Amino acid sequence: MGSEKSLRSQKERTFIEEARRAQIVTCAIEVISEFGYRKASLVRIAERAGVSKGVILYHFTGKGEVIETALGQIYAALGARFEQELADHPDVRSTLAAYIRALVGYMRDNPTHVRVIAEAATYDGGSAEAGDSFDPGDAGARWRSLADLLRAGQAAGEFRDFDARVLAQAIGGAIDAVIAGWLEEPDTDLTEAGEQLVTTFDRALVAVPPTTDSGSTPCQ
Amino acid sequence: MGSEKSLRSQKERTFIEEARRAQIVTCAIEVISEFGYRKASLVRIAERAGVSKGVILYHFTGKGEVIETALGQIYAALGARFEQELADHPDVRSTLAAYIRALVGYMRDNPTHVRVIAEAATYDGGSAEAGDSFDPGDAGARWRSLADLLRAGQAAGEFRDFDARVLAQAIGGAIDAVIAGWLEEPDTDLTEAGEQLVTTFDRALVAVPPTTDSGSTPCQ
Amino acid sequence: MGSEKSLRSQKERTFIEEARRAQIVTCAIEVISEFGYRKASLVRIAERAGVSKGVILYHFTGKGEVIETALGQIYAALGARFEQELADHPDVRSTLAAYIRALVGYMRDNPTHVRVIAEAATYDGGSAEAGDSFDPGDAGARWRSLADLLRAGQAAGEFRDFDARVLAQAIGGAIDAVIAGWLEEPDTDLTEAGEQLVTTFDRALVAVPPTTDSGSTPCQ
Amino acid sequence: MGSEKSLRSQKERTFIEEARRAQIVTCAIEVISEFGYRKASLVRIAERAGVSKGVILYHFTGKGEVIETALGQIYAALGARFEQELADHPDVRSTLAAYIRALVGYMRDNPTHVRVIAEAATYDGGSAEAGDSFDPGDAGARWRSLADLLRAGQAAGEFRDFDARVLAQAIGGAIDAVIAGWLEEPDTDLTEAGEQLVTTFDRALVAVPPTTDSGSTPCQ
DNA sequence: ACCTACGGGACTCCCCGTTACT
DNA sequence: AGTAACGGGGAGTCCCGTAGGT
Repeated sequence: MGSEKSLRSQKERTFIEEARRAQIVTCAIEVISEFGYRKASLVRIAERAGVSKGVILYHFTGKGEVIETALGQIYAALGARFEQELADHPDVRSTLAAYIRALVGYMRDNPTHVRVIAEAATYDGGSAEAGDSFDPGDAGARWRSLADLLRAGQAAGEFRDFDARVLAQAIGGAIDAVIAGWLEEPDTDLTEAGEQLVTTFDRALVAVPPTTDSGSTPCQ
Repeated sequence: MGSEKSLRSQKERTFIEEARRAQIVTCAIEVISEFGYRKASLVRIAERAGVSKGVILYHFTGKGEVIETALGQIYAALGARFEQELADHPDVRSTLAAYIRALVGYMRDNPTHVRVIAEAATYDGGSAEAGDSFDPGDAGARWRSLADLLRAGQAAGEFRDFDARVLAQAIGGAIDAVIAGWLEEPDTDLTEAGEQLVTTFDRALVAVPPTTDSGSTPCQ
Repeated sequence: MGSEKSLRSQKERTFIEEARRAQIVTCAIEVISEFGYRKASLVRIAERAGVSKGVILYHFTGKGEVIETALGQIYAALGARFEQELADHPDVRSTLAAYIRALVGYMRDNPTHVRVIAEAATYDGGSAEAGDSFDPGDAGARWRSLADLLRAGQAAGEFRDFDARVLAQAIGGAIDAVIAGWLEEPDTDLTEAGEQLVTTFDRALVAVPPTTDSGSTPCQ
Repeated sequence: MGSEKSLRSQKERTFIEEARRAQIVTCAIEVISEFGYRKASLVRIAERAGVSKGVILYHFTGKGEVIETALGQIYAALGARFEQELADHPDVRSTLAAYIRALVGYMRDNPTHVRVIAEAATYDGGSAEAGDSFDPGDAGARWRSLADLLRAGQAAGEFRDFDARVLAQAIGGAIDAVIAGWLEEPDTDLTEAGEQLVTTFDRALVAVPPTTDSGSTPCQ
């Protein structure tokens, strides 16, 4: 009864609506980046956007959708960057290097996204029955594609034998930690730190220890 | 009047007071572990302890001190374990392996502490003017001792040249991520995953690529 | 400029405007009937009408006018039915029976109007300063015509002596309650229940107890 | 998990808590009586009670419990009055008269309770999933005891044949309407109006039409 | 004539920290 | 030492009415 109208979601959004949604999501990311999820209230986001609190709830069904949209946008942008930078690599080894460089580079270019991603895992939403909660997405999915890449490297004989799932988690966590460290001391050279990671995991994963040309970082 | 109390001196706590503090802190850790920081309210912690909420605020100045104390206790226990397990190793290489094993082992033995540590980084407290906020401690301090260890290994010629700070962050982050993954899928073998990390970082850091006895995991 | 509009004159409404008003009022009645006054928001009414919320506020000054108009329409329809069914009765006694039958019949034929009327008495509007409030009309007016009828019966010697105002309220309340009971259990026979009311109040009001043909329900 | 503590409800309330609950409930009744359910917000009730809004939510789980408790208290008081005044009547006929007199008398003595009862039926609560809702109780239960009384009268041969359920609704509705009319014009004599109802329904229900001594109101 | 977009207000609920009492 | 009671503030949600643009 009356539910035939509630299906109007995802249908052709107005131009200005899309703009407002983008603006609100951007402001939400900024606020979360500055204050963290805990203090990222609707009023603060609205203040940042220079609009009323009601505007947010006009364009979104609730706080949950705002955050979900923000996360989705970030992941989409990140995925696009991956798709762009991970193509056309001769071997898995250099693809892994590109993966690390892409992730580090994205965070360097979008520092406000870092904290949002970092806290997304721990954020629990307000309560299950209230509307604050949001679905943080399948956290495991984040490293799944990386694990697939690692397994491909193993199949190709480039990588030694290891548990791809564990190594994917480890590589991801290592990158995250380095980025987090950079956030706390922004004067450090994140790009150089990324190269350290590239070298580290190249050494850690390649099948045969490089004999003659040892230590050669995989060129891009 | 009573100015000796206003100094908030840590000395001279009653025996029973110390017991209460320990009990409350333990319950706080449990509650945070189960519900996360967001839903870890004072009433919930008090309920878990079987006491009234006022008891907590009698023994602690506020919620912040409870969490700070909890974190301090966890880090103290972790440090004690390190001190115990990192002693008497012939070389830095095996000390690093012991470090990883100790950290993984601690989390395996104290799974309730994991989430507390994980969320401690992101937690921002409730509000600046209220007393909910707490100092999450110098997050950098966590990896400083590890960085020192790595530098010692470099000085001894065991490890290759790299940025010890970055690698310390990376190793720490990798361990955290693997532990977090284990929390989400508790059926996986955390100990085996720890060994994967040991092998990985041993390969990644040792100065000369192992020639004859390659791949030998450093014995404990 | 445009002062002839500011008089809010009821005259000269466009044809299409009148159609829109009727449609909106009908939808408002439906929504109130389904969800009650509390949840009968403008958006819900607009959704039901398949239009935007702004349309309602374009044709009406506010929510209050919508509900007032709805009530007015219902009372008008009810009055028309009375006028039709109460005419040409030989005595007041049968007119009262017709009154009860008309009221019961109207509600049976327009069940959506029932709840609107029922809640209209209690509904207080949203807030005094906002425009949600509406004048539920002179509630006393509802039974005034019935009281007049009763007094006419007394003057004609058909009815015994009683307080016509009180009895009018009682009869009206009794009918309302029976209808409300039917709403909760729609399987019951409302027409039969109406006959029960006719018999009851005929017995209760007639001047002399019918001697020969006692108990005869007044024929229509 | 942790639910073993939540069973602490209904357990030995403090004296002062019981007093506060009573005070809050009384104020809630007053506010509802004055402003209606719609405008009976927690802040208004708290203001009336001279306390903070948090106090209400300390003693009650939510607005729903406040209103439920208020209704329960009113019905309990009403039931007590019935129990007191309906005892020791020789026949059902006089018991019915006492019923009407008791209900009318209660409302005369507790005019603030009238609107609360009246609106309780229509009040829908805020929403089913939000916490505003409350259980208005079995509305049908209100007239069930009266229907039983009527049936007893039929079984005893005192009352004529009719549908007891319908008549119970009618009598209840008639009383309500008369009381509501009195609320709008408080100068009228409610007690006298009650007597009119007594006479009316006595005439309407008694089995044999009074022949010689017609019109004799059933003595108390 | 119609609609999108928006502002502001109200309401319920939750939580922290203080106070008075025991 | 401990608790009950209370105050204040904040968050998320909903809704009404208006302004500006078709």
